[in-house]
Amino acid sequence: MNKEKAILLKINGELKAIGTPVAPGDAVEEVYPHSPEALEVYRHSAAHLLAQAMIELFPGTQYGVGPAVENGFYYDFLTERPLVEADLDGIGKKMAHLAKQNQPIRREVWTKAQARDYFLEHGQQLKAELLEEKVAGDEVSVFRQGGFVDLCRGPHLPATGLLKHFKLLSVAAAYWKGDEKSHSLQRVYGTVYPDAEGLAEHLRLLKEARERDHRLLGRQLDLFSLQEEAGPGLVYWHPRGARMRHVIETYWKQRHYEGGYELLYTPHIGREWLWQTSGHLNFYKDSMYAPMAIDEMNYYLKPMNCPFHIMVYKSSQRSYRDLPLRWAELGTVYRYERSGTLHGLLRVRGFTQDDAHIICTPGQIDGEILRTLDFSLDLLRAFGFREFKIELSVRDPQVSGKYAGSDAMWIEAEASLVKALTVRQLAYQRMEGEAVFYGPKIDIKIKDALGRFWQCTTIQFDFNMSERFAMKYIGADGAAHQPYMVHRALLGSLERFFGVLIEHYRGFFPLWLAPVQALIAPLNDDCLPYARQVLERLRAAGLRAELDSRSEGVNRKIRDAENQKVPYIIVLGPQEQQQGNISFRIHQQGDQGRIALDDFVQRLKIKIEEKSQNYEVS
RNA sequence: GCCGAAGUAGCUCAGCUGGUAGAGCAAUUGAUUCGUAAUCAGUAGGUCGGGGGUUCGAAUCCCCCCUUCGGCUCCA
Repeated sequence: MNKEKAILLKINGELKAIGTPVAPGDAVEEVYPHSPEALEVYRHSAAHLLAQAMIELFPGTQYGVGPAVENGFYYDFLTERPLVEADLDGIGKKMAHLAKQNQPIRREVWTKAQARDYFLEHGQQLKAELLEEKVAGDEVSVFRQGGFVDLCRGPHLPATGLLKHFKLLSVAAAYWKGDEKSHSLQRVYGTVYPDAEGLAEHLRLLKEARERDHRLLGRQLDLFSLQEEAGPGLVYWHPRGARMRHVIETYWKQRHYEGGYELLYTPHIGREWLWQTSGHLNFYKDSMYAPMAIDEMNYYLKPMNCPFHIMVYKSSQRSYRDLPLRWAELGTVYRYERSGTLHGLLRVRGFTQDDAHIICTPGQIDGEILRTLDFSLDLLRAFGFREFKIELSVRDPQVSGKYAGSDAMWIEAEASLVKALTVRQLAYQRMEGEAVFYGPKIDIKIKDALGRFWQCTTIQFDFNMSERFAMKYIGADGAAHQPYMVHRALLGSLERFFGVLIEHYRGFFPLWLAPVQALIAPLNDDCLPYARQVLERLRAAGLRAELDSRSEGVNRKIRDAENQKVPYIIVLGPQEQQQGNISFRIHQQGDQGRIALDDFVQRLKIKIEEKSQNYEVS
């Protein structure tokens, strides 16, 4: 027996408001507050409540659109003055006040003319505009609560009184209909849940996300910095971050050699000819930096590595017997990103792609895409990521001029990508208009410990470059043929991936990645010589160890090492020195007792080899 | 780039309506030599993001620029 009262109906599989007329023979189901479908309706109704509060508090405000989104809702307003965070409190209170009145939320059906008159009379030009654009027929549904009427498909909760557990979170600007040239609106974000627990849990996640922020942890753990005087969006890898990058790169190279790739190193700048030929100056110029003149020729800093890899290909004649060629490079590229889009390590102006280009025959393409897909998922799993979201980005058929190549090419390329996803039975979302200028792509997003998704892998199909550069191989028939090419980056960029790793692990990196794996804390200065011996032996064994030789108490050394999130702390005193062993402590777990140093090293090496996700030493 | 907010010591932050800067941590010096999350004391450290203006006087008021943050847009 469900004690909750139904808040919605599901009629023939469609969500409807309570009170919707039911025809005989309809399949009707009641929907309760805690069903997953209800949450979206809560969000949408909360958005309406927000708009209602706004026009009461700020008469003259126009309300634009207010949908439910992934973690809550927002509503866009055209206000007389910009909103500030401090306004949220008052708006929230007004919402609570309106909710308390428990106004019924009623669906009404109006004619389009009636709606147009209503919105224009009430000074709601934005709504009137939406009405003309979105509503095709002559009938339109609106929802009314108290004196507030909104153009809306619905459904909604039966009454505002159900909206008890919400919180307004932030205010920011957004363009009307996403158009930079249009009005700038004030967007208010909030979240809502049917119960207090859901809201509290969501707020806890937000707090945790703030604590995991890689920008904060990057400073605390001294991993990297960005320095405004030296240029925004440019990353400085500090020794500890650089150690981690070295581990990542070394592993990445090893996997690539094992996986049938060869590595390349190519220049950072190239002549105008190169970028003209590749099409970058036609399609990608906005993201490229101004040219530099060298001996009266224009050179551009590279925003992508592909033209260089193609030049290597073209340096000699290729046979079909050479293909496929898989060439990888940790290639550092520079792209102009608009200042407002920069964000820590996740969006920068100079970054290193773990790039590769696979050049193959048309007959090999399906196999190569499949192989790349498998390789990528396997590599990401090694870093501790288990869940993925896959997107297939294709061109927008409505837009021309943004894409290079013929229709036939685009259709064939998409079919190839779909085939690989289908063979592996991977669910994906088709994203129209998201393709790169030279071809469609598969993007893989990884899910982190907080359930957030981050774009890393991109596998991009490309016929265009090979045509533009007149790439050829000699086929079995003795004639020249044009090869196909796949661009791919698996981790994406080392900078972004590093940022994601920091947030995913909250700085508690698995042993194989940890910048400092063990910290030695001698009890007093008399133990220093022994501590130095232990340090040398750990380093000789290939472990990343450090010695805290300050004249501080052991408590202090442990505290500092704990704050630095060092997995193992080795405490050395007269007893260890005498017995020739060590005592160690596992991060956040405390003393584990004494152990022979060789034994400790052996066990750690096993954990490193396994890429273990915990610090337990068995 | 756009809208809003912000920028004070290495870090986190205080400094009311204008009267030329202050704390904690970090650093450093000295003392201390300690058994599993902060030993004590002293010292030093800032053209208050940059430039211009108003004023007898600007961290504080005004203008421009830079950067950061929240979004929009864009993206690895």
